[in-house]
Amino acid sequence: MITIKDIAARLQVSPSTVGRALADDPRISAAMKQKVQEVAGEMGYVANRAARMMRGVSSNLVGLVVPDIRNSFYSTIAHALSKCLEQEGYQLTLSETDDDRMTELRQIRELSSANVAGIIIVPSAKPHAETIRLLGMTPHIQLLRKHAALSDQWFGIDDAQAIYLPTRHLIELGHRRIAYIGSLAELPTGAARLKGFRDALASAGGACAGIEELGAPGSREFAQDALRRVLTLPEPPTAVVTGSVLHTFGVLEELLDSGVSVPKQLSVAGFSDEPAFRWWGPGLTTVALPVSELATACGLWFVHRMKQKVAGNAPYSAISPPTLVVRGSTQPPGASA
Amino acid sequence: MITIKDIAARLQVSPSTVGRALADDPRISAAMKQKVQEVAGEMGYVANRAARMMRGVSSNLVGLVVPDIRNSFYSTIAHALSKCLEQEGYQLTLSETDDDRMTELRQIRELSSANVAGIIIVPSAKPHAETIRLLGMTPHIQLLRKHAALSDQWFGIDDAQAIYLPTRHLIELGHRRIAYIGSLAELPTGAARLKGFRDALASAGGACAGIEELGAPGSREFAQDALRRVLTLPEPPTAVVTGSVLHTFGVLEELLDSGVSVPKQLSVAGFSDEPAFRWWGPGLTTVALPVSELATACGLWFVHRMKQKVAGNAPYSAISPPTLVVRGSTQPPGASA
DNA sequence: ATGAAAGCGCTAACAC
DNA sequence: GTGTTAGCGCTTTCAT
Repeated sequence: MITIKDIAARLQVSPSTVGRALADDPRISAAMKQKVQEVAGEMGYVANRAARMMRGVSSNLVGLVVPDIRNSFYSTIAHALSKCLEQEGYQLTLSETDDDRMTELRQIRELSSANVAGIIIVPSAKPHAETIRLLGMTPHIQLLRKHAALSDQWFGIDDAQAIYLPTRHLIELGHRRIAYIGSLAELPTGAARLKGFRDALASAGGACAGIEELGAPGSREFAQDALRRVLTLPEPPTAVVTGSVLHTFGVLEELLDSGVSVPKQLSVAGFSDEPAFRWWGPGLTTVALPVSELATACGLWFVHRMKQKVAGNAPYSAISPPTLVVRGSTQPPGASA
Repeated sequence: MITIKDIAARLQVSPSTVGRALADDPRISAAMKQKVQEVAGEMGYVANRAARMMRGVSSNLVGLVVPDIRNSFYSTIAHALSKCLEQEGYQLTLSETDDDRMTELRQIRELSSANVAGIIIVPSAKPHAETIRLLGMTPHIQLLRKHAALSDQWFGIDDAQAIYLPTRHLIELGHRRIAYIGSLAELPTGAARLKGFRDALASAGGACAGIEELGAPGSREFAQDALRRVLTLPEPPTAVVTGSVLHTFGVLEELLDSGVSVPKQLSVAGFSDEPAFRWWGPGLTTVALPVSELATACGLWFVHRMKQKVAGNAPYSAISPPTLVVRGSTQPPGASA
């Protein structure tokens, strides 16, 4: 392995001169820098990160902490961030939490000890106190979910709107009994989505009844069960809105299995716009979320923040708006479609 | 930050004793180890990786190098590996190549200089010579694709079989003109899949004509165009087999857009089993690939290999078998289904 | 404008 | 069984 010393020996100068030249120190003559650059390139010098880190410089590692990378939401984010950060010489590391606070803590511990440059995290519902403490010592940005005790830097979507839009759409179509199958309110996103649902109902001035089924956002089974429950109610809803990607998958599966006719018997609105949603039955009406753009914005901001020497702790929030994509799965109640 | 010295000072012993106790060195008394463990835990000691790495120990980073994490194939792999490696204290880093050899080279350079413990890679078609050289210096395992110049350790699926099965299935249904829309033969997987297609045709003893359309495995557009071309042939095929996940997506989209009736006008068999394939039209006949199992096996092997002090370079290949999942999209030609 | 030297936290060879 | 010491490659005073 070529070290700074080797270059120094070759150029008959001291290691510190080479170090400074490489660091573009203003005290070094342009001529010297030139020569050092040349020889370094020629000899194939690669800086030893470990040694740098020992001197307090943080690594080029950026930790991405998400519930489950198989969720297209998060793989989209990973892709966009990876692209963004790679250009600036950062390396993305992947940690999955399963939405479990203890797993989350372990991962954060791991990242702290690896001296990561920063962490981009989709926090769990109730991060452990130690998690909060550790994150407090590391530059971090929250994605999608926003926990009050963590960084004031956050990139998310307008979750309330993401549910308000489809619910409102159904109300306008004339539905008066609407079910919402979505995430627990203990998650900040869950709470906002639920609020979106309730606000939309309220906008109908009490004319419209809501049925709420809340469960873990990662559980497809919960959504299947919930739909079954809701459909066997004495007065079943005429429409259902889902509040997470996996809940949408669960509901779609269950509808196929149970042979409910959509939109004739039931209108359905989904969450997030997977390519396959176009195919489902008559096409699934859904809210499209600018996840990729959001992640890119987050990545750019992260890089920007890292570049300024001073601690860039200024609060910053970016809220991306969802858009409604209307397809065949929503119709006026009892329409003969 | 708590260091080994702090613990030593507190216990009135030398730093090396503490270091050895922490490393479970046989020369240290059990009593001492006990005390050190205790105090370390109490003081919240976290080993400084940078310092360790400076002493030549490789990092706990494992590089995962894939074309695109948004592909469910690769996110499934990332998930399984992450689970496996995390338990052993490894941290997974994510690098995307876009199937571009220069990007791949950059990523591998990055990983080498980060002193990763190992690399798990889905290599591009023709890795750069430098990529091969660098990988030669790092423990690595090939996943899915196998390049001859790289490690002899490889975990993949039986690609030939993955296309043979659906093609044979179509032949048995009575199809005599079958199109294959799949990956370029320059990729090892592409070549194997194409072979599977041809072998299946050959098994029909010349009774069956094949139409081949080969393109980049990551290009949905290619598949859409290819399907369009194939369907406007003077003698269009009565069935189509796809040879990559994204090609399948492309074909399915195009079929919806063009209003071709499946399986009446055309039978279709897909690649890999995405949840949404169940929903597509009459349900998509497809080959299920044990990707998650494969990745887990790879992860276990990696850990095993890292554990033995000696260079574990013994060649090892594991080939996982695909299985055919028959749904409504394949029927005898001209069936009134 | 450049050099010398100390030291980051840890490990390992060498004492005792 | 435990202590001493040197040194990994780099940055960073402090000299010159």
